[in-house]
Amino acid sequence: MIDFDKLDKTIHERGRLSIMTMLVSRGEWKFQELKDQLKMSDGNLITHLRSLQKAGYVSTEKEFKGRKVTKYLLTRSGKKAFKGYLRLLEQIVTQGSS
Amino acid sequence: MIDFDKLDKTIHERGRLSIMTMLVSRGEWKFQELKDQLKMSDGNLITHLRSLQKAGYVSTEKEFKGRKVTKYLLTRSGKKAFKGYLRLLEQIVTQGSS
DNA sequence: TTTATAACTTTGTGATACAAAGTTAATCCA
DNA sequence: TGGATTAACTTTGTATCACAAAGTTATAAA
Repeated sequence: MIDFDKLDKTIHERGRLSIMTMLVSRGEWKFQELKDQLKMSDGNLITHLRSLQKAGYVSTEKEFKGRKVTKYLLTRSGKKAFKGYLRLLEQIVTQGSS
Repeated sequence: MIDFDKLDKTIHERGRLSIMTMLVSRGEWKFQELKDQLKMSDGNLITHLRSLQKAGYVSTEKEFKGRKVTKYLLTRSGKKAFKGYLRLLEQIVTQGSS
């Protein structure tokens, strides 16, 4: 039996799941890029990013070349947590396809 | 890019996801069996089951042999929706593992 | 006919997703 | 230099919803 208690709620929520999926597929994303791709309001996006930062999954790099730019990336712990989350998804897929 | 708008919120929530995963792995489950396995309060469990019924994903069969017993099972539409949901999970796993 | 149990319903609370509008600080340009 | 513009926020409000706990109903065993 799959242990659904282990499902990481911080990652599982749709908005944050889409962010994490983007961050794992490419090293860095600018705030504006995430916003464009995910079509979230900036208030909503930054709230989710804050949650992920608070969980220790995401960090930032700031630049001031021309415009102010903030880049977001996964921490080591974020990568690890996401890997664990994916393992649980795999279990669900496997069980659901058998 | 994965289309996260297509992620079925009715299925994605942890409690209902665990229910759907159980129902797809075996035809029928009694209310009590679900409750024991998932360790939910009966109020919470039945609310989730109601949501799934309301979405047309789950149906019931009632018996009155000895005790009153209600069995829950997936509808055709529920199976289809869950399959679609699993396809999206697969995309996430694939993208996250590449 | 009392007791126990299954399957609910009701009620209340706390969390949170999301939008919209406001804020701050930095650059660009007339 | 100062007004406009933009990025990246913060604040506020609302609506939804997960969940627990307690109450309800109907059936059946004792």
